Amino acid sequence: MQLPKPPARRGRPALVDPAALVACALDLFVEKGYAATRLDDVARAAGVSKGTLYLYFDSKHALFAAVVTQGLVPALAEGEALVDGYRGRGADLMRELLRGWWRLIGETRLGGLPKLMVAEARNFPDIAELYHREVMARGCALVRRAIDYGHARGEFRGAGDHCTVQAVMAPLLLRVLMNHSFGCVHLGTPPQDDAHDIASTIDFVIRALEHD
Amino acid sequence: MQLPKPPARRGRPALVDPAALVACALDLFVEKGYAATRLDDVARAAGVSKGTLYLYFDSKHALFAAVVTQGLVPALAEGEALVDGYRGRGADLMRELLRGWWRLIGETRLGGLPKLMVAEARNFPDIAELYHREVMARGCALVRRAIDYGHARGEFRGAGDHCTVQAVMAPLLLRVLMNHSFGCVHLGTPPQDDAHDIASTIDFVIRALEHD
Amino acid sequence: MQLPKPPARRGRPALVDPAALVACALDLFVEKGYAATRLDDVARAAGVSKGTLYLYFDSKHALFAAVVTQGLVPALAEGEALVDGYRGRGADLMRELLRGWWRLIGETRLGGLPKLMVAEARNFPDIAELYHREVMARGCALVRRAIDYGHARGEFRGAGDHCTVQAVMAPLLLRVLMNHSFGCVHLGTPPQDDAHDIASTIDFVIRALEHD
Amino acid sequence: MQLPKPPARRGRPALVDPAALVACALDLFVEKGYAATRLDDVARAAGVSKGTLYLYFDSKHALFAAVVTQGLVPALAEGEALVDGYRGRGADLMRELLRGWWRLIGETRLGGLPKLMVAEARNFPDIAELYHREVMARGCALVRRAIDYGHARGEFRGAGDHCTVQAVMAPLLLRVLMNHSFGCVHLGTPPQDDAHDIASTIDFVIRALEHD
DNA sequence: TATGAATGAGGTTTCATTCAT
DNA sequence: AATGAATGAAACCTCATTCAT
Repeated sequence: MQLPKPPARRGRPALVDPAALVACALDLFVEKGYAATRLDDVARAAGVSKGTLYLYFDSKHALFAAVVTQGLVPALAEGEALVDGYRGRGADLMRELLRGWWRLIGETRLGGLPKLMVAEARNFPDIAELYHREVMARGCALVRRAIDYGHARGEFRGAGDHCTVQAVMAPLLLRVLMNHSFGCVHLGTPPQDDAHDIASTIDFVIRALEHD
Repeated sequence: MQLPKPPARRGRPALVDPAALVACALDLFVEKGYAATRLDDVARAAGVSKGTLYLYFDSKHALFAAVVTQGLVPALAEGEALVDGYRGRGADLMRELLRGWWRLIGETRLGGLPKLMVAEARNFPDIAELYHREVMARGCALVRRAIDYGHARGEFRGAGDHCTVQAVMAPLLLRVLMNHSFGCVHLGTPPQDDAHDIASTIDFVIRALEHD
Repeated sequence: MQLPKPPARRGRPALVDPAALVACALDLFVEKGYAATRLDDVARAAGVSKGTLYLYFDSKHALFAAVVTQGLVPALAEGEALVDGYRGRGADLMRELLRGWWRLIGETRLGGLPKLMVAEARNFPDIAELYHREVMARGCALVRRAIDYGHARGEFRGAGDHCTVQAVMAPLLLRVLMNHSFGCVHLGTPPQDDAHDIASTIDFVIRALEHD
Repeated sequence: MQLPKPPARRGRPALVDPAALVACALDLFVEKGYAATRLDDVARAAGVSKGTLYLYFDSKHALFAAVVTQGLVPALAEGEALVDGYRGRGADLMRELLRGWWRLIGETRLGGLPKLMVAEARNFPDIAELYHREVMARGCALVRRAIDYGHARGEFRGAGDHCTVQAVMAPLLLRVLMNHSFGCVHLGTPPQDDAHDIASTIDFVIRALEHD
């Protein structure tokens, strides 16, 4: 799926960058949810008029679809490249993989997408199906390959089944979900040290994978 | 916070159970999100008229608050009672605790609340603060006590810090989030066996806690 | 037109006084206007339940009609009796008449009725017609008789035509209209001395009637 | 307070005249009162959609405020100019002033405003305060100056005190109040000849002001 | 290309009215 | 006789979408 190109440009180049529209929409959809986000807000955040959005996207729904389809695929491709060529220890591969996920997704604006999809999947089955197929399934396969790699080398105690994959990803995913929901609320707790916590969490799951 | 209970009745006795209104609202808020849920839908689902909702709740926001404040406290109390009186092995306590969580929350309609709060926390900081304080904080404290219990008996390798607590709860929480979002979408995967998966997941996290 | 009697009382006397309901309704209609007055408010002010109002009045409209038809007729009758038997000076009769109007209407809750009718006449032509016929026409006739009386005695310069009647009543009527609208708003002016102003105003119009 | 005027326009030029919206709203508010006027009615009367009203006014209350703040100030300014430059007889000044009031306010749609304010002052204290300050106080001051002018020339018997001002304005004000309330009801009386009655009424009050 | 005025369906909320007790 | 729970039509207001410029 591609970003829409402005409907035929003769002469002057387009003044508006569709990717910037999508980025603004992502931020607002993540912050408020789909229904509570007004296209007015998206337009104002992007510095364009409301009508301009309709030059690039047929409807609010289409804008939402664009938000979901953009963004995560490059990160996945990078992860797949990492696993493809890996030759070292399984624990190191897993650590690289999870760190990379956090760096490319967890701590960027893309980290809002999981929250957005959790919130809206039931309202947009078509988009949910797309996200599941293109993002979640590929991400799970990637983690499974890393587990299998470590298992094949005798480092990890079992091959990658569905539950293990979930248990490996769950702490990081939950962390990013929280960061984009409760994390923005003042909760009376000291602000969390993401960098340290992520490292600890990765250690925890790798230890759980390894032989005793 | 209490369910509104009309104190004296001299006219027609009340035919409507406010708890049923809350239950219907919970289901619809979880399914569609707050903004996309119309009070018409809640009323129809509960078999009452739209105006009747306003006899029991001042506004849609108040209904939301009631949905969040009802429900999880009893389950938490049960968990706290379990840990209070426990005398056996730490692994067994942890297994009981997580199984109980799944039985009382994960597989009931209450399991929708975490999804609802992830989706709406930023739009309703007051309710998020309440949920965090009364539900999340108490739940985390409970898990931490169970970890500390096992650690004190020499079964678990470390005491309960924040990351460990999260890593223990994350797989189950993520599972229930998925069940209430993607789980309802046809995903081209075979339907998951909750009972088996939950058992496997619990085994995984307990193994991660135990000494080698 | 009569106050409705509670639908047949066998044994126990009615506990509710319909005239009290009408009085409460009058106050609220005058204060807020017909549309902005809720029957809930009327019921609460009268210390009865909303349903009880419907035992005595068929509808909000009927309650309004009762409010308008009650009250002014006795005051008019008193004024008519005054003029009927009068034997003294015309100026004194006029002074008595206007003072009596102020005492019985202007400074009692009945003084709200003119404001209410000015506000609602166009929305309730039937009630307006009633008010016009039973109250305004009779009141004007009364003032005209007093003017004619003074004219016949050679005190007043002309007989009572429509414009003169209006000019005589207008200052007092306007005063009571203001008392029930702006008079209740804090206007940055010192509170007015009704007693003194009314006397001055009456003097002014009597002087205007008299020969030079 | 100004009519909202969009400053720059790059898209479709505005087709709607906000002053026309205010005029329609005035007519309907006067006819039915604030609460009984639906914004639907205002929109239909102005030939626009309901949503369009909200492009120009934030709320029904804001529309009401615009109705009150527009309109009477120009007429007042004209009256003030008249008194400022007057050199002739006091009776003639007063006659000009009252005739002008009737021509500019009494017999135009602006004549509805006094009725509207009488009806709604208690429901909208902020707007009532504004009307009192900007319209009533200035109008009273104007009449007082005219009385004082005649008094200084030895024509009128007294200087302008509050009661005299009220007595002068009351007949005309009451007339316009009646025209906008009962005047529209079929009252079984022959239609009144405004022009003749106004002249008679003005003569009456001027005679009352003059020395014997 | 980009704008922003205009629309109207649909949401939350209110309240006159009914009726079983 | 009196109550107050329940109703549903209708009000205010929002916002995705359209379109003339």
